[in-house]
Amino acid sequence: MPTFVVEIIFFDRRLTSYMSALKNGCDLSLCFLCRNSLPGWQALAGANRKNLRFKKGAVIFDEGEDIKGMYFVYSGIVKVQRSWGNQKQLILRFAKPGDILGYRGLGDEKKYTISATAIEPVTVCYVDLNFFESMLLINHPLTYQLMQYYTNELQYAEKKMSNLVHLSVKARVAETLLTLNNQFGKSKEGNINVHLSRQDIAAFTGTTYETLFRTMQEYIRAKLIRVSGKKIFLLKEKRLAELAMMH
Amino acid sequence: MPTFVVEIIFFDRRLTSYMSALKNGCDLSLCFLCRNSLPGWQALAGANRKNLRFKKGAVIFDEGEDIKGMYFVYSGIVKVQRSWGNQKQLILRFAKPGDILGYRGLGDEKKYTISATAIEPVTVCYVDLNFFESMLLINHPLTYQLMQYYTNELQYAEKKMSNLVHLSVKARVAETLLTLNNQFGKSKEGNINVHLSRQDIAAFTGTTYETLFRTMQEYIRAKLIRVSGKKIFLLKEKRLAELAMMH
DNA sequence: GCAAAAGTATGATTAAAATCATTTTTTATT
DNA sequence: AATAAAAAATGATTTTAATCATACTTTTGC
Repeated sequence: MPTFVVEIIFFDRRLTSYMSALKNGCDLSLCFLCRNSLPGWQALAGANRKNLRFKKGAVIFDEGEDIKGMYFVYSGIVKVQRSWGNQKQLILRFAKPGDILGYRGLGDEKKYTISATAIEPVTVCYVDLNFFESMLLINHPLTYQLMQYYTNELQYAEKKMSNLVHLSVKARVAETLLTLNNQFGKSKEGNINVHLSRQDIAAFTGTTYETLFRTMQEYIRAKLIRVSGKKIFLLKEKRLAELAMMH
Repeated sequence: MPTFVVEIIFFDRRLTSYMSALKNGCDLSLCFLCRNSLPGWQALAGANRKNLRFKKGAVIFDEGEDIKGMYFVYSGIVKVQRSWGNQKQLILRFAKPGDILGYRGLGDEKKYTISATAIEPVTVCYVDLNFFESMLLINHPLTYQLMQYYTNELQYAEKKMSNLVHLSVKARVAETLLTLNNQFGKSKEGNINVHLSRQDIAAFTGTTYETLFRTMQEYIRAKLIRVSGKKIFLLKEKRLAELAMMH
């Protein structure tokens, strides 16, 4: 019953126990590329993809590097960020199984303007850029889906941008916590199902470590959240949602 | 020699003298939709598009409204913004001839999350969303181009986001001036070829009117720019570029 | 042509968040 | 297990930019 398995993966894409069983990587039904390839092209995609593994902390690609291919996440979590100087980072988004890394712009410069780093062990489908371009020209549903995918990313980016300008750090931290909860869900224990450093949470919020820390302390004191190491429990989501809408 | 005309338009899409001659609107070679339609589909696109005119200040669509169609700018300039409260705005980008307004997200909610306002008289090609969806499914080069277009927008948005977090207002104002110069070019007189209120420049920079004003005064005093009404002259672009890179 | 509304200009004050400095704890690495 | 390196935790200080207040000027609608 392979169809059944696929359904489960779609329902909870972070089914890591299942993932680890996939010793040979993507089964052609999970990553964006394979998922959106017509049966005829799927074999072609399968033949031209490479399965790559990255351990926690490994840089998948870095700002300034030449763009050579596309990465399709099928297990683990990746942070996508832009740096400034060499200390300050802004995490633009997190990529989970099913997400895409490393689109190229139209500019002449085929260099990454962002970097991608595994924040837990990650496996990806990788395809060469030339192959991918060819795929896009012949595999129309793929192009259509990709267009839709970017549309969504764009809306997400616009919202985030507006938040950065209009909301206080306090509101943004509340927003961050709810977003993480939304994106990663809760573990059995009830904490947000991802382990991030405070540094990374700060970088995702667009603030400094110190300010993030203080704001979180404030929320802990107010019993809106509970924290134990890297486990974060949201105790009053409703109240956090209110705070996320105030200046 | 219609091909020749098309070439000229591609070279300088704001050839407004040519535009005003187009009494009946888009000639099927300018707006994104028509430009990227194969000859066979172009007639179809032509038959299903409406030409709409908006005067200066007119709202093309507003946040919260139902998404009903797509807009393709072929003359004039549009500001695309997100509001907060009902006073604060962030201008995400400006749309010029050839640009697209109003993509929809995948969510169930088919509502605009941004608004578009003409900042000078604007004409657009408008097509119904259903028609556009059909177009995307049959007209593959259009889908491909659209995907590329969004890719670029995304890169632009990511850069802007990073700037908002990492750069001071002073740097961002310098950046804004260079961006405007880049996007709109210089008039014969030498000023940036667009008339924006200080309010809008502030909203594009992601700051308040007062702070923008003071920063511009500082640049005027330092003889980096010269201002006469809404005409802005960049006197030392190199220095501005340096400032745009400093914290 | 006049009134109302936008937009421009500028000083004074406040508040928010970054920066700096230092200690403690946890996590990797050899 | 030892040691180095990150990450976490906080207090104190400084800086930046938002907010508030008010006057003046230019557009624009009736």
